[in-house]
Amino acid sequence: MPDPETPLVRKLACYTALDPADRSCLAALEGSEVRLEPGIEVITQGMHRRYCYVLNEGWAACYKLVDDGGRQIINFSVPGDFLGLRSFLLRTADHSVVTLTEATVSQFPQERVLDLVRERPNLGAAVLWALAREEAMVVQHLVNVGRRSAIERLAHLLLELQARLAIIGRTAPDGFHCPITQDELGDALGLTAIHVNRILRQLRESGLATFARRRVEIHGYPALCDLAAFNVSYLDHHPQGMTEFPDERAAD
Amino acid sequence: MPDPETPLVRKLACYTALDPADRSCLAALEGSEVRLEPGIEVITQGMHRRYCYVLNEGWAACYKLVDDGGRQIINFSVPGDFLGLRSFLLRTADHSVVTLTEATVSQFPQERVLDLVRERPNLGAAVLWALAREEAMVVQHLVNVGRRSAIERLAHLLLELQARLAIIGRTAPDGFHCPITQDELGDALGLTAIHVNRILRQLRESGLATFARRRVEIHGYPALCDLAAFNVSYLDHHPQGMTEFPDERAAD
DNA sequence: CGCTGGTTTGAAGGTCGTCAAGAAGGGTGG
DNA sequence: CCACCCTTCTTGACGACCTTCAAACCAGCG
Repeated sequence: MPDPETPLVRKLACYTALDPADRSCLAALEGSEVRLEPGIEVITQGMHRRYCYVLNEGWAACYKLVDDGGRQIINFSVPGDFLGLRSFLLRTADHSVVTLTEATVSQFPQERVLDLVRERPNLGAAVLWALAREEAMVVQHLVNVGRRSAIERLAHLLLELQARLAIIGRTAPDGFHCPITQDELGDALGLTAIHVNRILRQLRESGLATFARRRVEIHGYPALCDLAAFNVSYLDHHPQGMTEFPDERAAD
Repeated sequence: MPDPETPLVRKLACYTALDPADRSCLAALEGSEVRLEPGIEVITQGMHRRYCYVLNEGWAACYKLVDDGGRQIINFSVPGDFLGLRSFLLRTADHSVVTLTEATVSQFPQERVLDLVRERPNLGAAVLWALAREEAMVVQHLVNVGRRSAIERLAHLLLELQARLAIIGRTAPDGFHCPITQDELGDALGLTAIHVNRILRQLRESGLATFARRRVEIHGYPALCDLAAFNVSYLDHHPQGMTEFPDERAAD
């Protein structure tokens, strides 16, 4: 087939092969797209809700506000990511989600997730895998914020975004588009924007990576991985790499 | 009925009413208990695995090691908690789990989770709810570590443990048993044990709470909640509070 | 009674936050 | 095309929170 694959399909294909019925089932989920401006709150902390979303295009941020006016960004969402899936079984959303750029999203009733597990076990498992992977990212962020220096956190985030964008085909050999402000970076890394700026300069001056004009460029990939102690395995890409599942994609 | 309820049953009852068939189904999961010494690694980061566990008795910690020898504790596990559920769909465990005390656990194949969703939707949803709730805790920990001061983090953790133990009936009016060392507290809060000690003294001297001899005592509950900006809603207890589910526990 | 792991305390230093102010970039309207 | 605005970025000085290092102290346990 050519490449009418959506980012979501490309991502889930990292977990398991999707048959045509699975694909049309996903196409139904992603069916009715809505276009959103930047800064639109898709999900609001504390509200009850009935829908989950797929982010088809654009960037979003999942965050929690803290009483003193600050916020902690839990994760950035890129095309192919679900919005609101993480807590679809809680009665009220424990977080908010806001678009960072113009974006298109598809809405679906959250019960569909459990239906999927019942009716199309393979696809349902793939969706829950996406959920588990997202949670693994949150855990990794907690480790970074709790136990690593500012430069390590920042380098790690850039490498994570690189890896996530790569599987949906949104990276170039020399870097990728990244419409995140330093303020947002700070809120994600548990730092102030000012300190993020200082650390970005350090990265630039050490020749490892640059982040300017909404574009990240990674110059010394191995050295950056080393600095960040980055190990992709938590993202659970590449099923073919697992010796435990030798035949998983044999029919590819 | 009297009180042969396991901690897991008590916890899940916070989400939905469980019928006798659900209960016997859970009893089957919790069937074959194993007794473990403190310091036993139940799950090891990076390993492939086929089983999840229920912690029936005792305490455990879920953590990730960092290269420099330190570790970040993701969450503490108390009776009624699942171990390894969080990443059961990932090919390798993204974290380790270790017992902090003598403990009893039950083992079950991780596929059982998806079976449950298919065969007993109500119970399956309850298990996934427990998963979502656990993830909400991780998110909250990230917020605390990223955006709150040491004393706020510590107070928040004590209040979270209090709330979690309360629903399984493991609290006394004046406090609760808590076999966590200051070292472990530090690893959970992104602090050093030394600083944890200083903050514990602050809490003690302000008359809000004490933590000594493996026992937490909360003296000024409202003031402590205020200090920690603690809001239980992320734990999603008390279904009866939701207007959206008015009849959920009517038959109680 | 001495060992071991955990706790407590002090002093000094580093990372990062706060405050303040200026420069650059992107969009809008004249 | 330029002036203007607003957001974002950039840089410096100073201080606070937390870490590191070092050393007692305590409690449980053999």
